[in-house]
Amino acid sequence: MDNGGGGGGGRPLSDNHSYPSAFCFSKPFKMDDGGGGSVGGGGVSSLIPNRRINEMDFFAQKETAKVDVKREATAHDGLAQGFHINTGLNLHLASGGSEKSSVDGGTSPSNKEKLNMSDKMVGLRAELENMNKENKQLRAMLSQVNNNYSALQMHVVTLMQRQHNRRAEISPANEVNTEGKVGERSRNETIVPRQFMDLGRASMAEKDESSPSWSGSRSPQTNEDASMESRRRKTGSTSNENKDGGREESPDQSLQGGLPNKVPKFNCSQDVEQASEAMSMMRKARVSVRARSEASMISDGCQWRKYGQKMAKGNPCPRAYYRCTMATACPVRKQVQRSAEDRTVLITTYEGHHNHPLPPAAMAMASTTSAAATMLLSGSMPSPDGIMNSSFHSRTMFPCSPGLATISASAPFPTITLDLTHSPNLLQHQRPNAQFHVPFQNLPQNFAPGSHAFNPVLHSQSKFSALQSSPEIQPPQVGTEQVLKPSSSSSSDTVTAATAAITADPNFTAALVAAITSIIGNVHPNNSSNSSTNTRSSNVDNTIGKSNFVDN
DNA sequence: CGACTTTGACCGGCGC
DNA sequence: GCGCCGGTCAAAGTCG
Repeated sequence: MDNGGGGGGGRPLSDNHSYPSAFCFSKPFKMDDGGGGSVGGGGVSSLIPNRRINEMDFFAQKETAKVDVKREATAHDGLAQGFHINTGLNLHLASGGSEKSSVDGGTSPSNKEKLNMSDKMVGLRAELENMNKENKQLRAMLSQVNNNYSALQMHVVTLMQRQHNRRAEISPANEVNTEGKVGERSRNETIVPRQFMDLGRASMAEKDESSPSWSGSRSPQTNEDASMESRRRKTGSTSNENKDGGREESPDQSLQGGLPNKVPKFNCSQDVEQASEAMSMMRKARVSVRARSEASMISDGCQWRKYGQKMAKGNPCPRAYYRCTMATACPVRKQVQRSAEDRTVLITTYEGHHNHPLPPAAMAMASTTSAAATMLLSGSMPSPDGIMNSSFHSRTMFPCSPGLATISASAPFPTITLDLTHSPNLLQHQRPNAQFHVPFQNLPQNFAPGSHAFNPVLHSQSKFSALQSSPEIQPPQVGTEQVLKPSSSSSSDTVTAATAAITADPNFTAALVAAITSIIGNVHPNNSSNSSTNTRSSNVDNTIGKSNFVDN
């Protein structure tokens, strides 16, 4: 196949839009290892509240310092002495000298006033100095917290990997897996932590990606990939598809020409295979957005090209297939289909990660989908009791949104669904600062639960067994599902904590809310054609969509 | 004329 | 093995 050839072109842009690695893991680390650092070793997410506390402390110090200044200044005849006590810096010397000279030379009756003035100045300087100190301290603390965070992240990842390896050694055959994908799953587990560790790279690799997964021998899970590859091989497509396949080439090259540079940590072929599996899974992760819209497609800031349309079984509305055209090799695709039950609901399913810079409008959605996908896949982490392994026909609820946020499972691809149809207010609110109104009601600390404007229901066809479940959730679209119960073992607690951390991570929620906001703005009929990047396609799609909507 | 959509055909996976 | 189904391709058509 010619894929091996050139097109592969580097993907220099890669996932610039990917969320920072710090994006996950914040909370559990803080909770578990809070000790580190004066700020409590919290993750990034915990910085703000902690910092506030510290700021208050500092201000308290500052206040006392100010009082001292005044007291000193008024208590002593000589001004200079007051200076010494409070600032302890050279700054006061120059100004103090001038003041002193003026005072000394001044024989005016308003001597007292001048004294007071100088006292005030002294106080202000002292305050300024304290603020500077405070600033430095805060910076130091911030860097320390960051360091602690990174260290903890690494530590947890290492532990996870170790734990999994141990389990794999002890009872590889005991792993519960109704899908008969034991090996595959375990491989995934091994990899997932890396995604936690470096989402940016993970997602980039995914693009690049899906890399090794496209190579020769793979687990059954990569069947789709194989089929796609074979299809492309057959068609011998050269342009887009090939570049699209470009992401496939690099992997092949990587494998054939030695270990890929991007996976230096994997020393043996098995590791490479594991990586490929993880990447494959990552690529397959889908994020579905349900929103009410009369338009045929929500404007998410990206440019899409329709490459197919099919009548899906069980739904009178056709399903349209779109490919991102903002970059030639962008692997991102999406499916748009109206809900069979409620045709005002538009279901948009995203797959893959953009490999190019995105406009802000698109960034929100891309970040959200990528984050959701990452979070989704992160749920496939190892669990000692094996509950997580049975995954694919399970559905659980997001702990962050009781009664609304759910995770469901079924289907060949892990899919997370953001259901915006349950929050009618969404369509009416377009608040730029929405990220401060956290959609989830149950988020422990970092969120203000006051706003109920956003209640995205997260369905997930995934391995999120560690999350809490709830029977009150409406059944997902696909298949029949059962509610999973959270695993109770200590190790799974770790997993649960990690997963909860992700869902509770303000970065994720912020991205989510940003995307939702974006969606809202675009979903609204009046805004359906607002996207500058979606010029022609949206118009056409609107027409098509309306006709579809009417016809169907 | 280029970009994009439409649409029938094709392919592989999967269940029976 | 066969047929269904989801997903993709690519030639033809459409539009600005």
